[in-house]
Amino acid sequence: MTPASPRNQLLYGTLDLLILRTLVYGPAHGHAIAGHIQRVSEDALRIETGSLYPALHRLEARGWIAAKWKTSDKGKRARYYRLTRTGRRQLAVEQTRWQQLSVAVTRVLRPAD
Amino acid sequence: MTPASPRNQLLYGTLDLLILRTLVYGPAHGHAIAGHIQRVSEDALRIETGSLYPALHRLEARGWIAAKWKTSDKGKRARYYRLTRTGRRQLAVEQTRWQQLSVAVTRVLRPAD
DNA sequence: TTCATGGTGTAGACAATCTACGTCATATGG
DNA sequence: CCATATGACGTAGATTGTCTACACCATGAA
Repeated sequence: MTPASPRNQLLYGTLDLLILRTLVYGPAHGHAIAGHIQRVSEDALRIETGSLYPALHRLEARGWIAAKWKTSDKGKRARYYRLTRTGRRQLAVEQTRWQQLSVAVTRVLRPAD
Repeated sequence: MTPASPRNQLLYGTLDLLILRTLVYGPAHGHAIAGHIQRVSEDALRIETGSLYPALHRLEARGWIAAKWKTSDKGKRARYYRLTRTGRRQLAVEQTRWQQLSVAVTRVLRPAD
């Protein structure tokens, strides 16, 4: 019941960028990526699993990240993602796009003198 | 054919905010609102009619803007929108939300030292 | 045994945007 | 008189991304 009622969709359009940016620090698995983004943003950005994994699969399908199963020490299986070369290019593209959007919106919001 | 293929959806989530902000200057009709946003953003933000009018209806349905048909001088009929009191409150809410998102994303993007 | 935690995942609902149309009226040029 | 451009409003349908709400499996602790 009460199926969706989304009140938390601030992320729209920025999630791919955030994930790509996080992977610059090196390969990481999904949970760790989400945790990193949440910590660095000081809890402002929280990625739900229903957004996280589809996003990772999407990015992988587009060739921007690549995955490998790894079993660390105590049989803990996790899927580690790394940034590909084209992923790095895509990161630059999305960073620019974000910058442009940010500047443009700020211009519109600027109070009239 | 070739129905959607959306490559231009930078606006996602910000359109309501932009419209509300524009109406602070006084009532305006749809076309003029879109034109204002495009000019002030220096052509970075272009609102398609298929986004504009649904957004206006949406905002009106929520009571954030109110509309009135006006026929100016030479039989030019246009629908003028004005910001309501609750719309002004909503503008503040969305401005804050944008600010928070902007800060949070910037934190994540900040290059590692 | 039960429970918490860490990790991956899917199904389905929902909202917002886009492209591609269409309408109507006025003005302009031939 | 007719065609065409322009200004203005609008809808239909597709696509996409995010969300909530689940499920699964393994480990470790009570």
